[in-house]
Amino acid sequence: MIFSQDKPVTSTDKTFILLRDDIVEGQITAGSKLSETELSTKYAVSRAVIREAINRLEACHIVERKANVGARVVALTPEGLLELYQVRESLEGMAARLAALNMTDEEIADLQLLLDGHFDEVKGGNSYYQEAGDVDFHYRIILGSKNKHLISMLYDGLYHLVRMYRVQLGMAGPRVTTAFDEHKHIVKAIANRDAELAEMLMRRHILYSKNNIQHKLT
Amino acid sequence: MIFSQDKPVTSTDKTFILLRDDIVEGQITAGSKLSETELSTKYAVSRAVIREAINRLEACHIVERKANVGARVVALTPEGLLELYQVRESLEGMAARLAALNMTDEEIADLQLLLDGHFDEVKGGNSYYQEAGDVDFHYRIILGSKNKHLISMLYDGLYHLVRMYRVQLGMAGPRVTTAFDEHKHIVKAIANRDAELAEMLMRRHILYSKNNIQHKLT
DNA sequence: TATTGATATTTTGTCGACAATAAAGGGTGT
DNA sequence: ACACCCTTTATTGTCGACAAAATATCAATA
Repeated sequence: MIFSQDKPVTSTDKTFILLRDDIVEGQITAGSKLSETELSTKYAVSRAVIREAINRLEACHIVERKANVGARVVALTPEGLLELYQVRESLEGMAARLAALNMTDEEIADLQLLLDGHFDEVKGGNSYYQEAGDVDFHYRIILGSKNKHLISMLYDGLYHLVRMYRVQLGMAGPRVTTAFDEHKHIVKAIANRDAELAEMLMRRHILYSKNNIQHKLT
Repeated sequence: MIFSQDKPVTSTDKTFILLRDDIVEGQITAGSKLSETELSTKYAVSRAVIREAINRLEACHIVERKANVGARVVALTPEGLLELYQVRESLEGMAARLAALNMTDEEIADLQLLLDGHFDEVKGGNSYYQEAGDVDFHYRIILGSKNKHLISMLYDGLYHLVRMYRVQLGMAGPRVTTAFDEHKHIVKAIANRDAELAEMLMRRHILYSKNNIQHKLT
């Protein structure tokens, strides 16, 4: 849990989040160069905090840096998306497995409630809440794994990249109703404490999601 | 591929590696505080490069930092080891799966050669080369996955932590001959392009390894 | 005209100093 | 003696300036 869950306190924290969101939401275009002096005037902070923010973005795999040359926002490629979802499948599968073992009964009940709440919105066909709901669902399970590394890697690292692809390639998805069913099955497996099944279902869920996005991309 | 594979060029790179190794090898004790001023005199560089080095160590989960307070080397706990191996199982399992799909025939042949070479040393009972050989083997497969994220997470991140546990808890392991057999089976699965089996065998291999270490730890 | 080499300019890397925050210590009052 | 508050001290966070490296500019030559 390095980055995000604690509220930003220092100036670098805030700048890091601003810069990250500007990149993820496409305000700063993918593949573009990040000039330290330029950014320091834009965000009205010193170059030192910009540097530190860029370093954190590098650790998130959102920018790439070459020594004595500078940093660039990563490019969004089909291969990159594929690799990203391979790692997601692996890590979130393990997260589901561990969640089935480590979540408390109360947490599982809460998760079920969350899903029931989303059910109404799915019927209403509200796409925005559908995506937010999807993210919420995955977060719960990630946190339910109770594994620090897993949480940090997914929460602080991969998810912003995933969102970057979603936003900039215009994936408001449909596939919401089917995804909702998959969510239901995963929760059921977790409630049954069936770690093996929970992992398998989650991996399939992410695999389908990848295929869906990839299909649109080509 | 953020950190290690490119040779260190900048002063920060070198200091980062020095500092990391001092921590991993136990020169700087686990759980201890990292004073920026103190380290800057010790390594004869400015506080700025120490800060940046510490930031990178934080991204590797080797140190933890609190705003306005400072950074501490992580503590080595049984739970931490468990969590680490859970992530390893997940990621290296996926790496083996992808390696079975993406490694070239030549790379697989090389891997087999590597294993044959280790076989002699295993018979000789040289424990140092056994561990180095184990690391080599895992590296090959990780690289064979051809997945940037996977490579970076394992190579730059987790492996130094794994080594930190190994060194500081004195795990020169035996289990070498049995591990060697497991390696052979994994390579066989990869050579057969059986991704499913390769992943499963790798996961078991890491699980056994975890159990072995954990058994010693308690 | 294309290429190579030197020069100039821009950008990153490093440093020391100052500001802000948190921890430590001492004093006072109950 | 104990607790609380204020002062002091030490450590981190932020800044601007300088050094070094890479890139761009331009001139001379083949």
